[in-house]
Amino acid sequence: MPKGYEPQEVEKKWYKYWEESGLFRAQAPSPDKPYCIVIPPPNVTGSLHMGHALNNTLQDILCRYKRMQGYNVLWQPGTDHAGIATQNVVERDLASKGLTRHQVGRDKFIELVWEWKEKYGGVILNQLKRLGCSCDWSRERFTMDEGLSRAVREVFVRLYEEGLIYRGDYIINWCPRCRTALADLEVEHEEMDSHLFYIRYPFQDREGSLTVATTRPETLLGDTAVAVNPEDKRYADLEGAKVILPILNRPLPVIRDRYVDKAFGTGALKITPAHDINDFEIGNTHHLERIRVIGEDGRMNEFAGPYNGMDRFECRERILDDLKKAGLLEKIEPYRNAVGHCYRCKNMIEPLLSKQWFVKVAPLAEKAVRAVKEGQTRILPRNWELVYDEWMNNIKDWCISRQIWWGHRIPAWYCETCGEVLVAKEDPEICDKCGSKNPVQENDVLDTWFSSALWPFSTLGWPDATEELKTFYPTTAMVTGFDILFFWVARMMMMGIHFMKDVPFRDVYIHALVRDAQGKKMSKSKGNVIDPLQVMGRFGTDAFRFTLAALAAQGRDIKLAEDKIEGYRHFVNKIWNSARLVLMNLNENEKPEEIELSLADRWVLSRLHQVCGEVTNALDEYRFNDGAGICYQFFWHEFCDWYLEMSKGGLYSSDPSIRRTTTAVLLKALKTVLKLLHPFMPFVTEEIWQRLPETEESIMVTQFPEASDLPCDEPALREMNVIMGAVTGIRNIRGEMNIPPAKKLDVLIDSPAAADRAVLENHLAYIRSLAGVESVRVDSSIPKPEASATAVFGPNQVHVVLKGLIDFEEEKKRIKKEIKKVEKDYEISTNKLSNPQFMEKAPEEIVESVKEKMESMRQQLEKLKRNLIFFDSLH
RNA sequence: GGGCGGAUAGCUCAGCGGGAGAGCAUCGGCCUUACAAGCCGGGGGUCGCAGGUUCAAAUCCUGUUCCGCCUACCA
Repeated sequence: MPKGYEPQEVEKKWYKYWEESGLFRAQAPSPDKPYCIVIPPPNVTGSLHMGHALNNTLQDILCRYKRMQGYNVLWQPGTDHAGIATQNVVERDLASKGLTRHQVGRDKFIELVWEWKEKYGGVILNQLKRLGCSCDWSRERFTMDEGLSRAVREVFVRLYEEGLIYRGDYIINWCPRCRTALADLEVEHEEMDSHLFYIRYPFQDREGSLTVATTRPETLLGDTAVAVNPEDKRYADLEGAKVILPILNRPLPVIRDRYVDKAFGTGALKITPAHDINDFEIGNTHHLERIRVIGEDGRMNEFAGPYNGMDRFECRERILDDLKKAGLLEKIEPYRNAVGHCYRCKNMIEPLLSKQWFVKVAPLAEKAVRAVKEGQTRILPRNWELVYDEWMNNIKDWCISRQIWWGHRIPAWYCETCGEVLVAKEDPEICDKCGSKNPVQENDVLDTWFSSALWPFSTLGWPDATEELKTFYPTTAMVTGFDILFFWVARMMMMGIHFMKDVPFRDVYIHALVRDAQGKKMSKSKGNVIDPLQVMGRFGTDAFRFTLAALAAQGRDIKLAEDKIEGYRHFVNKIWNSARLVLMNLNENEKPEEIELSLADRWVLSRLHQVCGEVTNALDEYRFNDGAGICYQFFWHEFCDWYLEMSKGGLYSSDPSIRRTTTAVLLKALKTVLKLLHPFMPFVTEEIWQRLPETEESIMVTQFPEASDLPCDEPALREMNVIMGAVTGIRNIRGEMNIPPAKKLDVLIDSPAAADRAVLENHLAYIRSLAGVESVRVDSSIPKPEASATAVFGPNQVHVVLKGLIDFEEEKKRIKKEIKKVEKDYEISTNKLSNPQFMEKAPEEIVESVKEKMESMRQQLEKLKRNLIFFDSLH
């Protein structure tokens, strides 16, 4: 067995073995309890980043844990077709050959995207395998698969028939770069320094002008009114008045609408119904004309008069110039406002009047809110339920049509003869209404999130009534980041409830974001990304996974730095070496006969009993950091530091039956702790497992340890406490007196209670080996030797004989320090007990525990002080 | 504008009503035959600030400051 753990080969070997042995496969139907997680499908264009790594590590921990508990686990994998992103990639590819998608044509372009997908679409899935993900790859799905496309059509048609999908003219968010409409969610608002321009609109039939304030002067070309608040006394005489639109010299009515804020700007608002959502609504109530002056390419159009063909930003500058020349620009104020940008390409969004398809979400959202309120789905940590509620209750209709080619083409046809709109699951040959043979399909495709919203049931075979649906829906848990709570989780809730009549998952676990060491978001442009693949290459996958789990505290982002991963690599290596110790001492094949367990054996099994319970609780509650922390603490500082060290006596014993007993318990304990660690660290645990005797199967399919399988030996825990107290006390003295470990010590243990004395006397070997002691005597009331240092543990004290080694002043200092420490605590307890209100109001057990604590501190202080007096009397 | 989260040891963070914790870093002693990627020991904090509730507050409440995030149609 190599001295250090070498992850690379091991990882490849076992992953291949697990996959080929079908250990990731789920059964449908199955008599076992189901456990199902559908993966948040990564984009086909994606490659593994830290967010994926964390997200999938957590899912894999849950799946491996549940699988070991005997559940029929389905971790459903797949990828998302990622409409705009994928189209962009292939378009860039074309551009490098000097081509545009329009030149190759729609059908050919889609063919090219498919080719690209076949070639590169599996990259991220292979990277997930590298992470150790135990997905059932035989069930891999893609949102553009035949089956999932059928689900999309079914949903679209049914929602349309139910009146929940409609088509209409509204203000939508238009990205002039991507040349498509976007949903409100896909717009990122960013605070920017801009200006508030005060522009004079001269009155038509009187002197003077009305000044309006705007941040977007170029839209004035599309103004069809100016609005004031009906209660604004300044403008009370403007009833029926008209103003002249600058530059285009169009007369505009002055209208009154309560929407206008009297206090903002001049209290007069220019109304551009075709380019602003509020103006659009005001325009509706006042039946105003809608004039679109900016085209889909972001340039001014023919309604923009002299600015026709000009870019929207250039147009702004020119209009300001022209207004200034005409004396119509009153003033400019600096102003900060939030401006929408495309989440894909970061270009400025143009609110535009356009005919699009929408989902009427309010009725769907209502049920989705209720499902969470009633606890059919829990969102964890709970505070995200508030966020979810807030968003769902203020939800607006969802614009689902996109003017791109890659995606699910909307199943709507327009009859070229009579104009009828046909929405159908099967492509219609003839028009239902007029019978003509030329229905033409809608060009637009659906928002990618439309198909993602169906993912929890479409991947399981819906709309067919499959065994998978019966077995695994509703799924158990959804693990995801909060950044797609609205985009995805909320929409899955709505669709799941509507079409499956039940929520898509019982738990939604929202995890943190992975940031860099300074807490900044990782991004390519900042150059602060840590590449998970590189990390895995350098430190091993297990160290990486364990780091993520250990840092994944609920409600706080993860600040990741390489030195942390390095730290956990040391842990992996520690595990490796503990296994080496055990394996190097396994030269006897015989089974142990009648086993008499040592204290160390009894203790470690009892501690394992407790630890199993704690880890189980932690994982059941998605407290990954606690689970990892408990394993780390126990394995390193109890299993290795104490148990392995104590076992050495038995391992090197000349009595073969003691050796056999020791190795048997060592093996049992090691196997148990490996199983506990396996969900976190699948590779190293499997590698060690397979090297241990009597492990034919993979550790993956063994039973996760249960507390009830292990003894809880309270006396062992208590007795061990006494031994640890003695050893720690002696080590303390050694450390503080700077006595080298090679120097063997003589100690006298003064132990008043017979029970403790018996424990100590029966386990002198432990004290000898762990504390480096030569001779040791245990008795009641042993007088303190002249040259000695003393440590107090519980009611006992240990005198370390230090002939010629002791520095009396040093020892006095040490004792004084100790006295001070205890006295501080003692005082706090005294104060409590002398407080009548505490005695009266505090619960009985608290009062008791304070009394007990005080009594033990009193004994401790007494001894410490006696020791101090002893040294003083020497002079 | 509304909402959420954070502020605890030099750093990164647990703890969230009854004795201030971990990892890393630091200091001292050790190549003790699984591991120097290690072992043993030490030092280090009026738990952001100000009030309040309570017998008892890092923990609950109110206010406040500074960070971070989400959300929103005041042009």
